[in-house]
Formats: sequence, structure tokens, C-alpha cells
Amino acid sequence: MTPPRRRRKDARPEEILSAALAEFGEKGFAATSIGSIAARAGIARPTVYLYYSTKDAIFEAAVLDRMGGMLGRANDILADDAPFDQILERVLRNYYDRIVGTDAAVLIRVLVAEGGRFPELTGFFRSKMLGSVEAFLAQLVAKGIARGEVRPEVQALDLKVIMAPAVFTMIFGLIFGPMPAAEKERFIRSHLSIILRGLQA
Amino acid sequence: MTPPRRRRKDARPEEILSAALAEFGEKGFAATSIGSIAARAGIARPTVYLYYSTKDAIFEAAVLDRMGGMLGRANDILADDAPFDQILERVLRNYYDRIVGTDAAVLIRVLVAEGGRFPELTGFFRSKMLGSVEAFLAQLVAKGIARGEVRPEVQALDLKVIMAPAVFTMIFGLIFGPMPAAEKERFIRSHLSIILRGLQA
DNA sequence: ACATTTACTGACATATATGTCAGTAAATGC
DNA sequence: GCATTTACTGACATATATGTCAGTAAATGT
Repeated sequence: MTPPRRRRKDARPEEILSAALAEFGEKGFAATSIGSIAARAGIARPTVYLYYSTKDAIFEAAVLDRMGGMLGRANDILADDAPFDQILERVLRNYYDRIVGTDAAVLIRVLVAEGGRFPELTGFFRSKMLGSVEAFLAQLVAKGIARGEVRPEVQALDLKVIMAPAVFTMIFGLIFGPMPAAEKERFIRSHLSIILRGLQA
Repeated sequence: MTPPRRRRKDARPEEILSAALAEFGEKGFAATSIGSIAARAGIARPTVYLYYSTKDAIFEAAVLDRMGGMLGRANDILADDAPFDQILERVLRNYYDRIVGTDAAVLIRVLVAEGGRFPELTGFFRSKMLGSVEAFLAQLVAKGIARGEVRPEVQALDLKVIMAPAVFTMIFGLIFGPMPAAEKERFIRSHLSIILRGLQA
């Protein structure tokens, strides 16, 4: 009755991470047991301990592993010579696609739920993720100002405001379930309309 | 050694709710045991069961009990005849004061963490809270348009965008800890600057 | 084919949570 | 003062989680 045993040392870590993220997404971090992660990964519970010593370690590994994929390629967008409003729309739609309803949303869910229980992780997350986002937005705005498309005072503002509505949508989805496509599209257009107008010269 | 027993049927529910919210805020919902809530409330664990049958029931009662205090008085703000930018600033600062670092943040934390596990509660939350916020913003914008202070196209937009950065700040605080006062003030000013400009005619 | 290595697992010991109930003692009525 | 009610609690039975370890069996080398 028991499936044949397999030895696949290399593949296990990734399989465990995927199973863990799926479980975290469905039931939340604290409600997920190592046993259920093992079951979803198709291995016995003690096998998990061969690769990760605790549930915290699994989550930390998942964050580090998945974070690269979220950062994305920013430079080629900046190099583009399209007008500011088009670039901004591409950037924001890119955020919506990458953030909402993906692994990123699951990670944020756990970070929100577990509050300050992962200080090094949130510190890392903040400097790497938020830091690169803010640096990118600063460059984008600087270019817009140089071209006369963005009002100069924006330079001095906290640019996280620009993408805050995208984060709002993600949180909204975590609480109420994903927005219907039409509603989401309307929200994105509203976001673009108000923020773009708020930045323009 | 054990403190004298007290019988205070009327006071218990509120005490249990307060203790529970404090625990949820510190450790998160799933990591909080009914025993720790009882301990913080200064009663024995079985006593909790006299008033609430499960931890879920405690959370639901807490949401219903605390929600009234969050809705706030919107009408007197609308009645004010100050210019649109001043009213908007008052409204937004009001949100920041009510939302960030209060019981509301704790409730949101639990709702995010527990995903769709409280469907009636999130449904109620959505229609009552979000519904009243959206209705209020719609009135505010309509008044601004009538006065020529807001561009008419805003009427058709999703107005949740207006307060999304405030929600962002709350989430930010849950993950990274509360913003330092100076940083928060700069964010609020940036929020006001960009959104106001984004709405104005 | 056989021996060796080691990824993997069943089973055990431990810890912590829940839900219940008979018994205790604080309040109330007479 | 005494009896009655009932808010409250200690203790029990149950469930589910964790962490470990000796043993199993899949891969590898000779």
C-alpha cells in the first residue's frame, strides 16, 4: 500500500518549499504543521527534518528562494524612451501582475501574521525589496522631472505612495478573496489616473 | 497563594475580549491559546468557555464589538464648508489616527492571516466598513466636483485608491514595526500631495 | 553478486492544546 | 444566620503537534 521509497536528495528542498508555500497559502503559517507539508510533498514527516530543522527555517528559506523572482528586471524599463505616463503604466501593471495572487502574496500574508517574529528576515526584506523598489521609483521620477513630465516637488516625496494602492489590492485579496477581473481592472485604471495626475507637471 | 475568587459575570466578556486582542496583537491569532487569554484576563481557562465556546467566537465578538468605534463620525466632516484640500487632509489624517497602531490593525492582522476562514465576518466587514468608507468618499468627491475643486472624471473612479496609502502604512507597520514619527509624517504629506493633486481639477 | 553508504521512515517519548464535569465558594434571597 | 443559586475552577480525558533514533531499503562502488 505504501508507495515505493525514493531517494532524491537534490529535489527535496524545492519540493518541500513548494508544498510549504501551498499550505501556508491555504491555511496560514501557524495552522500549518510540518506533517501536512511532508504529506503534500509526498514524503514522511521525519524526512523534512533532514533538510530544515524548524517550520521557521522553511519559511525563511522560502522567502530567500522566491525573492529573486520578485525583484524583476527594472533596468530595461528605465532605458525605454517612451513617455512617462506609458512607462508608469507598464511599471504599475508589472507590480500588479507580480504581486497579486502569487507566492509573494503568501509570503506577505505570513509576514503580516507573524509580525516581528522574523526580525532578520524583515530587515533583509525591507532593505532588498523595498530598497530596490524605492531606488527604481526615484530614478523613474528623476527622469520624468528632467524631461519636464513630472513636477519637481515630487523628488522630495516618499515614493512608496506610488505603489501603495497595488499593495492595498494584494491585502484586499488576502482578506476578501481575489477581486473579479473587471473590478480589478477598474481599480488599476483608477490608480493610474489619480497617481499619474498627482505626479505630472 | 491563589487570588480570591471573584464573580463578575457582566465584566468578563469585555475583559476577555481585551485580553484576546492584546494576545492576538503580540503573538498572532493562531499562536494564541485560550489558556493565555484566560491568564491575561486573570481567570481560569474553563471560565472562558462560559462566555465563548471557541477562539473563533472570541475573535468574531471582538470584531463586532470594536467595529463601531472605527466607523467614526463622518457627517459633521461633510457638513463643513472648508475648501476641499483642507477637508481631505482632515479625513486622511483621521484615517491614519484611527487605523495605524490601534485595535483595528490587530483585527486586520488576523483577517489577513486567517484568509477566508471567517466568510460571514469578512462579508460583514466589507459591506459595513468598506461600504461606508466608499459612500463617504463618493459624497466628498461629489461635493468637490460640484464646487469645481475636483475634476469630474474622478466621479467614475474607484475611490478606495484615495485611502489605499493609509492601509499600506498599517500593513507596513505590522510587518516592519511602526514607522518613526518623522517618517510617518513625511509619508502622510506625500500621500496628501500626490492624491490631492491627482483629484484636483 | 556483494558490501557499503546514507536517504528515508515507523515508532516512541514529550509537550501543549482543547473540551468537559464534578466540586467549590462567592453572591443572593429568605 | 442559613439555604440556595450559580459563577468559577482543578483535574481529567483526548487530540495533535514536535523532535529523535534505531532500523530499512535505495543507490553506489567494487
